Amino acid sequence: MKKNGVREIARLANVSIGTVDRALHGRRGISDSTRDRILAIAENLGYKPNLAARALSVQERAVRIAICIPREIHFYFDQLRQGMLAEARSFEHLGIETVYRPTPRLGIDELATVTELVRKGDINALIIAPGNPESLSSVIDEAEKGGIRVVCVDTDAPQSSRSTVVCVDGAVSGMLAGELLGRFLEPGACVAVATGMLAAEDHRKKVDGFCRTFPQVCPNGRVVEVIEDKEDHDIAFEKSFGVFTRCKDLKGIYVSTGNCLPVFRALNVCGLAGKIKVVATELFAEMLPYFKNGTIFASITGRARAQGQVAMRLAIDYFLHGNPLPPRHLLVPHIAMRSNLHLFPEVRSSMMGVRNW
Amino acid sequence: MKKNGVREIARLANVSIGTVDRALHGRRGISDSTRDRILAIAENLGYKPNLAARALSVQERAVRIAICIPREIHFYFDQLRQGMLAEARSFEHLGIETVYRPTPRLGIDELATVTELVRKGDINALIIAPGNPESLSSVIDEAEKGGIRVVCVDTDAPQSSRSTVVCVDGAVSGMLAGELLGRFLEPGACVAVATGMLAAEDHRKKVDGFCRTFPQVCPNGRVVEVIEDKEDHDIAFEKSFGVFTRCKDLKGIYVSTGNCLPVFRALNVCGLAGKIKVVATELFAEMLPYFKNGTIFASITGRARAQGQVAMRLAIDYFLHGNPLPPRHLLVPHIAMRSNLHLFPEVRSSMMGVRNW
DNA sequence: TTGTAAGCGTTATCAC
DNA sequence: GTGATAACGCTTACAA
Repeated sequence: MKKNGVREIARLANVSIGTVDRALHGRRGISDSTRDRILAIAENLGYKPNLAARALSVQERAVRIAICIPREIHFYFDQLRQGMLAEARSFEHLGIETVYRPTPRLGIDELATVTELVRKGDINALIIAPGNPESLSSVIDEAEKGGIRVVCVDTDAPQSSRSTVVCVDGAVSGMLAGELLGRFLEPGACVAVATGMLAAEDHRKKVDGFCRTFPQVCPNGRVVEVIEDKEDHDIAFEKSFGVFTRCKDLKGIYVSTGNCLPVFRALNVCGLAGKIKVVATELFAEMLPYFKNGTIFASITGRARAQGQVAMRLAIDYFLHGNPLPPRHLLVPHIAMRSNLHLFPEVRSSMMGVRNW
Repeated sequence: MKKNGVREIARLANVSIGTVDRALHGRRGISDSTRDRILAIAENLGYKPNLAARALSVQERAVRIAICIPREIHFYFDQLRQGMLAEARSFEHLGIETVYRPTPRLGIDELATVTELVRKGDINALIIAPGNPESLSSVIDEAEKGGIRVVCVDTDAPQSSRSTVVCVDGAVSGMLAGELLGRFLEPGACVAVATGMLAAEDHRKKVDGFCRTFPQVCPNGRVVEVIEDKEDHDIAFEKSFGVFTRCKDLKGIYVSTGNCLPVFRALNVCGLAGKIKVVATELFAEMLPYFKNGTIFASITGRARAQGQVAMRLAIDYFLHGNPLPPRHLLVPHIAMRSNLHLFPEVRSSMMGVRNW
């Protein structure tokens, strides 16, 4: 392999490498004629700069990307973190560094943690899953003003000036659930929705999307109850148990909260497993039995790992290649059903060796 | 930012950088004591080698990855290529080079093209969408024996010794279609399947997956016809028209071929649009009207772009980080329905400005 | 306008 | 065993 670098170009053009550099980078202080001549030679030679040498020479400062998401054992954020760190690792050769500053739980201590990260001023980007978007707005604005690109993940902070957000649109999840359940059920069917807390934007959007879509798909279909469990196991069980006993003609339910197990238990207790068709959200090992026994027909997942990966990648491509950050990046939610369950890493390990899938 | 490289370590250890190098790389010709001392200092200093400098020094040859897929305007391979090239571009800093050697059409000239690429011997990896897997087996084996990692994409070449394959399992697509249609229809429903050519493994797997799953999900459900259109528009129309007129109690159809439009036209002609429930495969702009008018209930897509991206990434991570190649990487197929249609790049541009989605 | 030379941090090749 | 010193290909002062 012959070497063709600035030196070779210089030799062929009978100039010095300094002149070649000026020509190649369109710097001033060079006559048009020599520049054109040099560029022609470079082109002709198929010159491609050695980027390792360039990196070494210009000594570009490492890009530091901070991650601030809940530490919660909750599998969701674990996946999110894994996606980010795995992606970052592939680019550490190029000077991508991560700073992992988890909060103890969603929303807890996040303002303090973020503020500290931003004020310290040694990071280039901040990826955050905001638990309380409103309370973070001002510090996010401060960060952006200070040149720190803020990437929201999972949840948006729409009032802030964050650079971008990577998420699954809750409305789409809800609409998909509505469309599926609407197709699964006969016209005129009554359904219910179980949610966490309607105060949370994502939960509200899911419920809204569902309630809007279901009647469109299922003629005369009606959403007769919205159960709000406040993320509490007991409330979830009691309220759903109440609905199942009260509402005798209930045909389906959209369980739009991760706190779904109590609802399924209530179904089992009422002997309605498989009778009332369930579309759920997210996916974790404990849900497997309910897929198996036919309680859950489908579940719409938020693709935490993919979200983390994309968020990190957007930040990296922004700094490394100057790719602009899109206002938002919406992922296509995945629909988990019995047929494709084995493809989801969230549950694959739990399915090992289990027959009859 | 303080500089801590081999030089700094050498200074602190009162040795030369040569000795530091010997210690760091476990080379021979150094006493245990000094090595340990140096390693301790390095550790303490949090020494991280500058990989740009290393690359420059060892002058590692660029990794060349060849891409051999059909050039076909067919949107699918376009997406596949885009995914690969976009991914490769992000790593060109690290010496990833691509060689794009398209074939005129699926299967056409591919043996010659691949053979030439392999014999030329200047590539490290080959990503290929095999049209005739069997005929390629020997040249793939030759490539692998010669140290070229072969990555199949979209379709496997199972008899060969290819390193890995990235694809959507046709069986899963078919099973998902069966599960969906089985849930959409009432017990005892009769359905049909339209496919391209059963000789193609992917098509066969889709049909098999569907036929196996549908009756499991839909009690007493039956697959009454399998239409094989040989990828021909007219055959597709005539055969499906025949089935629709002949089989009066047909309730659903799984159109498992990209050549789906003739089938939809036949449905329209028979006035059965929306009456016979359709699950399709893949997604392109011309299918939009059939989603809109309620002909297509869902379509299961092969995620060409994601496949290309993952295939390229696996190859890159193999060379750059020594990550082992998994025997295969199965992607979760996407299910396109009205609610999430706007998230698919394949059709988004065609939906611009169109109301009522 | 052009040329020269000194780095960037690592690896490799000598000589001691 | 160890220590100098020369690449690697590019950028960038500074000199001409």
